[in-house]
Amino acid sequence: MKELAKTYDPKGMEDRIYEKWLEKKYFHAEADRSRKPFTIVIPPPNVTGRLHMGHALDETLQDILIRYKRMQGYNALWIPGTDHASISTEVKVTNQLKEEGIDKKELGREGFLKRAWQWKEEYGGAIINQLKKLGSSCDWDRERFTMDEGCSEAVLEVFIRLYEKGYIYKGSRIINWCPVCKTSISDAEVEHEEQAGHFWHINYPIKDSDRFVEIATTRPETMLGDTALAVNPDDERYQDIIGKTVILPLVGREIPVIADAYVDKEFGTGVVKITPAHDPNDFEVGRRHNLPEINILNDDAVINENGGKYAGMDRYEARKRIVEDLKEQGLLVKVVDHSHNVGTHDRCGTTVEPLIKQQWFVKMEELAKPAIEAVKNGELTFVPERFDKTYLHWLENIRDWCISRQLWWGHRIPAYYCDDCGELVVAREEPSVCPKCGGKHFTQDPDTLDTWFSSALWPFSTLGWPKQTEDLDYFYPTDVLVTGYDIIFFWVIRMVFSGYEQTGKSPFHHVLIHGLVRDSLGRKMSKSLGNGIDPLEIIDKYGADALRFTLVTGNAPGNDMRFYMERVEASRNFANKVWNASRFIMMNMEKAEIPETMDIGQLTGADKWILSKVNTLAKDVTANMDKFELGIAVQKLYDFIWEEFCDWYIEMVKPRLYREEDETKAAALWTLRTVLSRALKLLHPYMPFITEEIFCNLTGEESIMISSWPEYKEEWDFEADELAVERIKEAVRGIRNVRSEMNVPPSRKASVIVVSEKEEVRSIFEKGRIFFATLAYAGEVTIQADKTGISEDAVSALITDGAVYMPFSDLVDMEKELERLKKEEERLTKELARVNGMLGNEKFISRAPQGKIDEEKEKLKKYSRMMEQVKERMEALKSVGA
RNA sequence: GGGAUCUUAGCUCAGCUGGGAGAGCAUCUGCCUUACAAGCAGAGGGUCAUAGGUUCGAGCCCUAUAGGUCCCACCA
Repeated sequence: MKELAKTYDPKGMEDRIYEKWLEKKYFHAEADRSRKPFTIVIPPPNVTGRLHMGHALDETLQDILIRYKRMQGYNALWIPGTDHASISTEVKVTNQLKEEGIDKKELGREGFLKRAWQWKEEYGGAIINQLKKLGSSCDWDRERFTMDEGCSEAVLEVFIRLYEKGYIYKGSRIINWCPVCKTSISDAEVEHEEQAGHFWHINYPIKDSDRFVEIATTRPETMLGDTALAVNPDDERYQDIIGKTVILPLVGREIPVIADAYVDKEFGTGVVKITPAHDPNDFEVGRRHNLPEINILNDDAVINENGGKYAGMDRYEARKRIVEDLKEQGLLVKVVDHSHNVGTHDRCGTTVEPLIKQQWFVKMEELAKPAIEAVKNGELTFVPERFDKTYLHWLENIRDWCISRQLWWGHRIPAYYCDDCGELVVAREEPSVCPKCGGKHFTQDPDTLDTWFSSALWPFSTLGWPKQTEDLDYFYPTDVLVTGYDIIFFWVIRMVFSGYEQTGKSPFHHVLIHGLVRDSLGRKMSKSLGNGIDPLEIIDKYGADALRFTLVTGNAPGNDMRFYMERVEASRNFANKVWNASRFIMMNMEKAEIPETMDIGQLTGADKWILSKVNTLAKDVTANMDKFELGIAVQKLYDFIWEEFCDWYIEMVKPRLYREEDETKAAALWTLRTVLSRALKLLHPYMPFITEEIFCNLTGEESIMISSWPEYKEEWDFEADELAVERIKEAVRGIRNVRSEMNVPPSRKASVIVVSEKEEVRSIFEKGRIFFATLAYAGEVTIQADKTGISEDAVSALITDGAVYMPFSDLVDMEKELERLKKEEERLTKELARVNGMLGNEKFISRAPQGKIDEEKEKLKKYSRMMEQVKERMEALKSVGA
């Protein structure tokens, strides 16, 4: 056994321990039929990313679960890796090129990809090293990347399979277009935000008439693409104009007035301009009525040649000019303030433009069905349960998934077009002959796939799929997926339906959802606000253990949390407490021999009490962890270690350690070591480093990581001893309270007289008399059955079945003591009223469970006795003249 | 428009299947007691948002109301 350093200092220690774990290959897992697997795949952080608090929370939760299961004997595998993050990376590399004065387009696709890979090799994956700082016990030998060979093969395979099944199709449909990133994005990537805008009311002249139709729009520039006006077929106001033709102002195009139920009579003017090429609703209306689709925008949201004189203007510039021109022509009726939802790109914040483009889509209806069923029949559960609803609602209203992106960095779509006849061929590799015309030359589709297409396959692609590997067979499906509620739509749902479609199984059994880590004011941590807290800085200053502890304490699954320094400090203080208690124990162990095994009969009541407590703790913590109640489990550990173990047990045991000759010293040391070692194990998943450092020094064992999880032992259940110690604690608290209230300094030892009529109670105090000296600065301790010899003006503390008396009369203000007793009387009066109320209620007696009734009857007896005591003391004091 | 969630001590939050309100921080009072002042001991502080209901019994279950947060949704 080695000695612990004098002060707890995580710096240096954590890195040293992590190195050891890596060397020993504790994180590595191999398929092994003789053991049960427990698998987690990491939500792969973006290769471009840097560790933030959200990751720190996510990884901490996973590491806790993995370490817990590993100690329980499971073959625990945690697969790490990173995501290629198509847009983020493409933007990063493009910017890097720009700084060098290189234009992406000039460089060309191949050149760009070469640079991108270079960038990835050089800077990408920095986040992986940062994860290690947290203590993450990932199997680094299995680190994966969504664009590595295996994952790419999985992507290719899934694409082909879905295409062959008819689930992937190419079509010209309206999609969300980001004019800055110049790519399509999926519905999930559009963030709606409320913006203050205007309603422009515009008059459209009816052809061959002097009448006008008034419409209202929030995006006047889109009128350049109008191909109809629409009214509700039941709208009486507009029956006469249905079928008429109006002249599109500024453009002069003749467009029809149509009737469509989509139009809401109540909203706006009841007439809607229809722009099929630039609005999803209008697109639908347009297709229903065979309207022309006129695209007026270039890819950068500049008006194109279809915009006549406005061509070449940016969309907002065009809006301004159009409004001015309308005003000039007297067609602008009015402008009304109006706030409305605007779709923005979640990556860059740009307002998206709905555009009609040729894109690739995944047909969702059939794929969604098993994913819906999985949650409904309980094959897949969310923790907390309420996220079922979020999940189901999204899936039940799902629309086809636009998977093509106009980017270079990503998995290229395996579609080839014949250079001669344009025939489309989807194949694993470039075809040699065109099946239609026999042409020999092909051009591959330039688009890549949505990043989430590959992450959707992550739980099985990382295990070797599409090959039927031993790993896949053994570790899949994974057990639990840990992630934030913000990516349920992006990722969780897509993994689930992909899992069912490709492997016939849900990719995991449970989804543990956590919330966001916010700043101390409750704001989201963000780059623009500059309020982010760097986990690495926290680790550097307080240690990873303190950070991890902070992130799981006082938080329930799915709830956001606030992060502030006081909480980290409290966690660090706890680590310090554990450190010092251990140091104390080990210092004392040096001085004496401790037997390896201990006969229970040699233990004192206090030993059995703490043993019983740590035993129950193991049971409770295990139960909480199995239910993913990590916050509750860690709170119990904190309370046990700090209060029960340090503040009570260690204090109780000190006299036995300090005495040269004490026949129970060995028992005390054995108990200290046993309880500490069990508590460390239970704490290990939460604070891996400090527990490892102490455990190895304490036990001489190789590592706590590979030690076994404490199990509840029937034979360590000492109910009687627990009760006895609770009695002693009650008396000690009573004495301390009196001393403190009466301002009796610790230096003043006072004799203590414990009075109880009950023989078994006296026996408890007989055995525990030593505790009064150390825990309550008592002098001589007397235990007796009645009040013989106790002076009338002694101060008292009430305990169950008795009282403790201290002759402090010389120090104590009797008025004050009387006040104290009055307060006590008040409290007891209230308690008695409550208990009597319950027991006097016939319905309570007839309907409440017997156990509860007996419990209340016991309380009635206890409080009545206490009340008698209080009254007696008050009388006594009065008689002395207080 | 639909849905979720929150409202508990001065602050930040726990509170498992309904059975006498908890923690951390902050505040106040004593303590340098030989593991720890990043500590020890003690204390104060809550009509558990409001109003009903179910129940012998509600912070917890149900309904409504108020306020906050978030998600979804094609109201131009």
